[in-house]
Amino acid sequence: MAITIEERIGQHYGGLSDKLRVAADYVAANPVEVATRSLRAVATTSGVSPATFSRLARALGYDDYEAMRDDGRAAVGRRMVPFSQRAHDLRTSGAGQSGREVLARHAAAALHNVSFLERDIAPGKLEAAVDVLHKARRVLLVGSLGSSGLVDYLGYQMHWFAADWIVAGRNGTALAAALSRLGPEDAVLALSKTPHAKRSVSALEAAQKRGIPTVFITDTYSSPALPLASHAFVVPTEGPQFFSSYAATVVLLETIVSLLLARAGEDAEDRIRAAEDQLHSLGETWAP
Amino acid sequence: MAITIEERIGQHYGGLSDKLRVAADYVAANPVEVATRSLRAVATTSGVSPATFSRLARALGYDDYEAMRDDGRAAVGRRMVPFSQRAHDLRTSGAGQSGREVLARHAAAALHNVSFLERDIAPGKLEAAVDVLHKARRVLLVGSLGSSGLVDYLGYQMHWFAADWIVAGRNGTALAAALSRLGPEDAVLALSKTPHAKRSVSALEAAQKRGIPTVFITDTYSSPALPLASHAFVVPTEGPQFFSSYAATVVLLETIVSLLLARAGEDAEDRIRAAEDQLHSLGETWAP
DNA sequence: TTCCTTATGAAACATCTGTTTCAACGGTTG
DNA sequence: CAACCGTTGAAACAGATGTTTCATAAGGAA
Repeated sequence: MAITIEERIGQHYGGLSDKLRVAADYVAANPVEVATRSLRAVATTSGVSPATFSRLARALGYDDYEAMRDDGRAAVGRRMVPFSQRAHDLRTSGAGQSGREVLARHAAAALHNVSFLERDIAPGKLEAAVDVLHKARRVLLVGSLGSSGLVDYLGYQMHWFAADWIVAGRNGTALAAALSRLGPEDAVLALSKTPHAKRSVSALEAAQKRGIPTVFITDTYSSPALPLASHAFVVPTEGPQFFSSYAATVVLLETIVSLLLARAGEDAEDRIRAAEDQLHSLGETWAP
Repeated sequence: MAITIEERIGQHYGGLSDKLRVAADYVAANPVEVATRSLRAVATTSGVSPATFSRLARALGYDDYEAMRDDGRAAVGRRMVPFSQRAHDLRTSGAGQSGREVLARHAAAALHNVSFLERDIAPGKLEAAVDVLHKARRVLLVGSLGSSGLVDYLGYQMHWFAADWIVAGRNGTALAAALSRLGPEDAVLALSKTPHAKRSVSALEAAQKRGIPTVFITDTYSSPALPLASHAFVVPTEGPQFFSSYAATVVLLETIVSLLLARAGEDAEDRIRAAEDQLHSLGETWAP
């Protein structure tokens, strides 16, 4: 089974010395350079001594620097066939079942979906939705079934700099209670994909009745909740998979987080860093 | 104005001598060879003398053989990163803050990451990891902090056709207990991104000690847990956002689900449909 | 035929490449 | 404090690289 240089670097990164890491980082970032240029040329442009690169190859388990370069060559050769062509071949030539083929199909579908997402969202639409979320006193996140995990992810991202984002996860009992505590100065963000959980639909219904602004993200124009939402986004999710793909949805969610972060003010990022340091000092995370 | 080697060959082909044509044909057919290997190596494998290749470069209007190789390098580099240019432009061309601009940047970054993911996974690597997961009696899913939601999502997808996938979510106490119940016939799938939760790292450590096969997905080569895992994937996550992007990770996870679904047998999809019907008949979902 | 031109590879050449040695440095341990 | 260890780059080294020279061969013209 073939192993790429990047993987070798990953396997050995922990045991590398300072300079070897610098060299390894350069190799990981510039694989084509390594495959095509000479050791000394790479050494010069990266600012590390030639000897270090020679040592790096051995530290990564290669016999030689040349052996490492051979791996790079193989990767470059694989890359030479343009990705889009392979994706096209795979889509038209039927179903290869090797891991790389399936991966290529998924990747192609994701690229397709993300491109469409980017193209099909009208100007100003995102701002309007983000405005609602930004001004809201509290934001309730609703997602069931497959959407539950993503809503959780969104809630995690937001909790770093916005205190009042509440995740109403898969567990349904809390939802009604949480909704009853919200008013027009709050907001609801719901995520629902096929198959649509009734719970999410009724949450939107309830929100509308109580005058709570809603942002709704779904995958079909025929979703029953679409007319109920104040701000609705339809994200393409078609894919080769049996289930629908969430990649484009993640992009949209992360974009929303980005926009909210920008509105949160200049020092929001500082506050996040502080919170991260706090997390680290509690021994929860591992520092590189 | 760049001219490729192929074009130069076309322009000069008529004026070339016999051997020079043989050499030119070889160069046109194997541009990667020329870009990556030495003149003498190319000469040997093509059966033409080294001197001829040196002369060919000049006959095509290059100063040098090295100048010709530089053109080859440029071509390889260009083809290698189809999306990255656009992504790079968007990322570096300064910070438009309108919703569409931010979305475009995120989309570009996601496209970039997905392309790299597709490219940098070695053949056979996915299969090996999926094999482990498929054969496992039980699979424990580990993810903390930002990865918790995605792990949850994966667990949800899998529960439709694989009974024994257990999610060890953000809550840490259950993790140790769950791990202690696993053995070499089981598997652990862990997801960890910067900042890396210590809990995930130690889960992998524990799994390794107990001989449990592990699949590990992370975002940095420097992750401390990388050497501990039996099957490790490094997914690119760079993005315009303060936080790292999970879009490419979602693609990888969905691909894994796809491959597992394929191995689950032909009737797995039928069983899922039946389960969905069941869910619907319980009044949980809304049918379009 | 002889003379001249062109094409070609072997070999010689200076240069460059990757490796290894070695001395210097910084940190740790006794 | 000294002794020791791992890390690092400069320099030395053998071998490889790209170019050029040169001898040979093949053809064309006189």
